[in-house]
Amino acid sequence: MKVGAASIYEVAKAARVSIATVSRVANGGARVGARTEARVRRAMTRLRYRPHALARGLAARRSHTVGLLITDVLDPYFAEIIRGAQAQAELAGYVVLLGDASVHTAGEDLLVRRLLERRVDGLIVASSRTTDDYAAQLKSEDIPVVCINGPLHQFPHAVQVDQRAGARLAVEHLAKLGHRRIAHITGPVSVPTRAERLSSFRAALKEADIAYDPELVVMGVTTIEEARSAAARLLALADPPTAMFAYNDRWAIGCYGAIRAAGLRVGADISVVGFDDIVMTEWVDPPLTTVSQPRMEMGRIAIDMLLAVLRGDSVPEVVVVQPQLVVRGSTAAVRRSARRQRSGT
Amino acid sequence: MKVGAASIYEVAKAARVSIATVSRVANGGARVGARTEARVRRAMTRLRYRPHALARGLAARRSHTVGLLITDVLDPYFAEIIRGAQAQAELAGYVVLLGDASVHTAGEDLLVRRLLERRVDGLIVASSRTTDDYAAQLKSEDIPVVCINGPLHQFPHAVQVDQRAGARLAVEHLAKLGHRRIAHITGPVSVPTRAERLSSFRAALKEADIAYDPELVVMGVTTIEEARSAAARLLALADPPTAMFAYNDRWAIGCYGAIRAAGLRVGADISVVGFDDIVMTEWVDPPLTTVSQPRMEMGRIAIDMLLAVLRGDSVPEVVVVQPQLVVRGSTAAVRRSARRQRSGT
DNA sequence: CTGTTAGCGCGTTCAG
DNA sequence: CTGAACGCGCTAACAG
Repeated sequence: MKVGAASIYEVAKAARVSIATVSRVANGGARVGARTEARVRRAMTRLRYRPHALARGLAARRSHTVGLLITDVLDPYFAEIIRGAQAQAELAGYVVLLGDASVHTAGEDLLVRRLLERRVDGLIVASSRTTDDYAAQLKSEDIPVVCINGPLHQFPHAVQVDQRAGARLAVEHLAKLGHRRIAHITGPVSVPTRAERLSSFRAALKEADIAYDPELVVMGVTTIEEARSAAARLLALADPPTAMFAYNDRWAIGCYGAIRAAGLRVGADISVVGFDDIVMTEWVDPPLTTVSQPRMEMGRIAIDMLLAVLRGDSVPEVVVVQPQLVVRGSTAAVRRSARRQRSGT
Repeated sequence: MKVGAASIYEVAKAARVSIATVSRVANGGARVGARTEARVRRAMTRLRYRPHALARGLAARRSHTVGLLITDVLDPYFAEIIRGAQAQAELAGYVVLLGDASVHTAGEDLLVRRLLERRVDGLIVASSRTTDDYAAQLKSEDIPVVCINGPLHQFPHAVQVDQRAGARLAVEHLAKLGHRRIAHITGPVSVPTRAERLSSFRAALKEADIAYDPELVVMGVTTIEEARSAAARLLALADPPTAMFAYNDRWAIGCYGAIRAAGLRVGADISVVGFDDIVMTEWVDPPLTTVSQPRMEMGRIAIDMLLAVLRGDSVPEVVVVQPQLVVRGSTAAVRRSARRQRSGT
């Protein structure tokens, strides 16, 4: 019975046509007579024909596969991007191959190499770190690349969240609540996104007519634990912040611990704003106010751009998507007792 | 220059050997003269030769690809399984193709079909629901399958966490803290894991010499919100539970809201135990006490089993891994005021 | 509209 | 130890 192995030849024989005709109805491009097509289709279903993607890719010089480079599957930030990319790719008959940097102890280039061996037709770089390395490596291969939230000038195409708008959303929200001592907790600024968000933070402060105090900016955080201790340091300041704006939701949640440890309440006493809107922001207590980026949509768009490039269509260099402020329980009006000089705006 | 496209022919020509020889050194199987091998290797690196996985798969009738069926990438439960599987697969030169049921609106079989078209050498079914459908569909294809935490008898091979031990761990822990009114919140028992865990729960109660009260079991929960309202109903009981054991961490966290809404404290007033130990259990407040299953290792083991089957080795039908109780802040000794008749064991 | 044919890049006998 | 030749299943011209 040799189930699951029917080749195009067997279908052709069963339908009394040539393999070319079978190929035609399978791919739906060229015109085929209605009666013949029906015969072929019947044969295909009867034989449970399943086109051999490898053979197809080999012959067509197109694997219908795209690679998606991420930093870490365990980071919930990427899950939505993956989902969006997969969903959109599926619609076009493409498959997404995940390249997770964290599984490759053997160095970054092996990761890309594996994908390239698989002959991916294109690549999406969503990895937040090491994008520079990728950029260098990928530039020498002439393979289409779309970058998500990466360094604009390193890659020919990119989809980006509007960092500037995101920071403004956060700061404006806090300013409206009366906060004027707003801290920013971020990682090593070597990552382009961070530098951009930091400078956006400063710009937003300016727009809100709040003086920038470098003392309130903590850089170099890499883990939740570090975020926590950074927040603790901030709270121990002579003139501590009344609000904290973290680079991402995880670190924002890290701040929760420090705030509680200081005997304060998140929200009521110290406001906290995150960035990303990962799923667990709703589960923590209080639920985190955060700047939401439409990651699923970004994954979709990245695929669309990539496939357009593959098609040879003209594609914009960068697509900017807008973040959105999601107000939950971690922000509140500043307490009177904590309010300093310069009351009101 | 035609970079990134060096074929085996070009390498053969450059090394002045036949493609067969190149193939031999590339695959490392057959013996090749030391001098020739060196020449070939040199040519390979110089030409940046990258074996064409599709061609290789076509010729060898082995794609070196395995499919991993999951329910939802957004569910953090699967992230670790994915990671484990990918890491282990990588070691063997295999690639993991994700099959996410949630991206396929078009029905389950399309998901599997896609994977089969890709000619995956084997399949891992980690999807918690719809395993029955898969089982039926996959049985007719003769493709190796390993199941993770699924119905034992549906698939030839499986890796399972010891459900019995897990439930016992949770109940014993709570019993030791003095709890005797322990609720269980679970989903539709049509999912085999749930039925098993529920019966294990009952068995564990018995071992702890606690009477089983059907009133304290809520079935049919499917979302965090439903878990919350289920917990609310439990708390409104005439003789409410002092502890809750949830089918998974998400629903356990859902209970938090209901407990707070009732003016009670998680841990101090009502103990909560989850299952799985997903990443955010540490971020909630209080951090969740939970039964941890080694999902990354399970992913690894599943791959190992699958590859062993492919190799033709004999493989155990089922590998059972042990869960582990992780005590965090959501459990505490039962309050005196809440303690009922039958004090102590 | 349909069939023929030549590869796609590589694994694998089978000779030598 | 090495090379020649065939075929994996399919797409893409090119004829008809």
